[in-house]
Amino acid sequence: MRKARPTIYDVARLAGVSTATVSRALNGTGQIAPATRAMIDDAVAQLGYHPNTAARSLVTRSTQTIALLLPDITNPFYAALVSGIQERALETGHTMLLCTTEGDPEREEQYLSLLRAKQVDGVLVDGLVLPPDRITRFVREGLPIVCLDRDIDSTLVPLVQVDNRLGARLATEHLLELGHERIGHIAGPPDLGISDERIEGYRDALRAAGIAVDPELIAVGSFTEEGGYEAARVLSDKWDLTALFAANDLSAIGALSALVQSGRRVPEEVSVVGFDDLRLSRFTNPPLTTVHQPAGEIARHAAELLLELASGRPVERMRYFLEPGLVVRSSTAPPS
Amino acid sequence: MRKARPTIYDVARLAGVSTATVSRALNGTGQIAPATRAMIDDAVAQLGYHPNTAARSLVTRSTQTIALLLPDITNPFYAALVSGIQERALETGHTMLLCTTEGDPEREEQYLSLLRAKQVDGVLVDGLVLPPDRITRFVREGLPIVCLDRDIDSTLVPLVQVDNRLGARLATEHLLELGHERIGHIAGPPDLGISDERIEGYRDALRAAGIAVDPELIAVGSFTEEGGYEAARVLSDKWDLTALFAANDLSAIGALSALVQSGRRVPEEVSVVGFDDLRLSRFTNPPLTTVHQPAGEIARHAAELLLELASGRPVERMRYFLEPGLVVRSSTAPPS
DNA sequence: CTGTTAGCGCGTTCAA
DNA sequence: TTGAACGCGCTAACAG
Repeated sequence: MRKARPTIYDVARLAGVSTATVSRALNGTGQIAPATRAMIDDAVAQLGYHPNTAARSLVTRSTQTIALLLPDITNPFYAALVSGIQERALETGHTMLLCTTEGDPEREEQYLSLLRAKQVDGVLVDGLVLPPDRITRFVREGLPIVCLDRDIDSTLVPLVQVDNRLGARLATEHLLELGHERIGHIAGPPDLGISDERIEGYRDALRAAGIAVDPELIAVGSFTEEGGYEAARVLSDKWDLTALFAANDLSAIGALSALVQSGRRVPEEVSVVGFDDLRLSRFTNPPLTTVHQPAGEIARHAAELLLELASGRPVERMRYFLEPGLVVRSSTAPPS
Repeated sequence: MRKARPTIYDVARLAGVSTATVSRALNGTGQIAPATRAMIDDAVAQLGYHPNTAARSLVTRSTQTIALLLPDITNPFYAALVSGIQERALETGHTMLLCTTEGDPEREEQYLSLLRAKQVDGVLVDGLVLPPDRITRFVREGLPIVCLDRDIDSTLVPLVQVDNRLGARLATEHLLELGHERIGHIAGPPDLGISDERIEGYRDALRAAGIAVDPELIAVGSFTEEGGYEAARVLSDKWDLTALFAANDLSAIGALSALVQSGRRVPEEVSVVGFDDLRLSRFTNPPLTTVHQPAGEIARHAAELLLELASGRPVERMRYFLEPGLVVRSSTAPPS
């Protein structure tokens, strides 16, 4: 049987003071006589007392909880974000709810609604496909939200992301500089803004090099290994293609696999570039050339902003654009 | 300005009934006249009312929240667990706190303490290194806990895991059957029970085949790509080694990378087997032979047990041992 | 079927 | 520096 937990009242009685005094002692509010404090500490220890946060939340209106809402935690990039957020959150005693949506807009809204009911202090969203106005509605109702990788309405909801277009351009330029001219692109899911931004960066680079953009060379992936694998299969039928830029590392890994399995050597016959710079990407065969995203920095900035918002402090800057950087490893080489 | 949220009292007034009736209507408790229910629904919709879960938790003593405590979410195996848990949790309106410990026992205990204060309905723990009695203490205090991959005290805390020893034996036997005799092992962190279990399975197989276990052939990894990479470097100095069994897929991937980079061909010169069967492992070069763990099943069982425990229902079975299975792909072959 | 009345455990006035 | 009293928003008896 679980015995009833001691309450602040039990502590007060044992220490011979009022609950108000105990509360103050526990929260460091107001002045407490050293002797009283000692009595209280004793009582707390003796009883094994721990404040009930539900009761506390009811009066303070803060749950010391934030939420992270994203499509899929099995994508290591998202997982990397978690660490940074967690770290920052823990500093202020915040705890983190993780909610995965599988890219389903209804589930996104359902979760947002649930999170509001739970009175979470705020939510970090990434990769949502829900229409902007369905999101800002929650903000207007008082639920602080910070966006990653998608500009909803940055006067209202802060935004943190890398410059995706620039990153994609860097990747493509790298391929161009090596001498490639027929460069395929494995795009992300069509309903995600970052997919478009990365396509645009790819186009920018090609155009700047005076190369016509051939829509045939763009295949739709899904940001997964499987998607990259399939897309690479489709694209590699076009034998004049000598390089591939995948919109994220997971698809690049899938592409690597497809290419090698169909007997094409990387990078000798086909070069591959990814996007994300997962920890994993240093260990592929061959090690993957990719565009680095500072996941830790993104996470910390976002968490910082959210906590700022949640505490009612004014947010000095609503948008953070971090810079991506090309990391050259061994999956790229001049065409043969 | 965030306007004050409507309370159950506002709804009651607008609908012209008492708060008790509103509460009943909202929770489906007791019988409500259709007409009254309609009035209430109207009022709720008109006000945009959402119950305050903190207040509800205070009286029901249930937060509809569970927690998952593990070392590192960037390990895709753990990430895969999350999906299964989430899915099961959402069915009953439960939400999931994610807490990562980085393998630090102090942080583990700190989190457990925080979670208890938060009145979570229960916690799922995996990969903890905290001594058993420090964990059972929380259980005795009324915090339901379910363990994954580590038997703390299975009369008190349910356990769900694959048979690690068997899995490791299967992997090693596969190598043995291919004709390998000098088989290295990349172990997991020394303070984790599953590391030992997998080492034992490896030893079992060798002994059964009449091969002496050479401690020199066991290197300590860390369940990460980096750890696998380093360990493989060390082991591959022993040139008579023709096969490697890594205690998880991430280290196997690191090993693959180290091997190929030092010019050894896989599987022609060295065979590699992993453990976990990550989604990713189908896409390595070469595709990884590994031991399958049913992550989804593990997750669902564990979540089920926890929810059972949390609701006070009796748990019929305290231990679930799931069966691992060998998945042969292309990273293993007979020695040359 | 519905209303009245108590709390759930805590922070926070306002006095003392 | 401390205590009494109130209320946060909701559910759960107990009457009716």
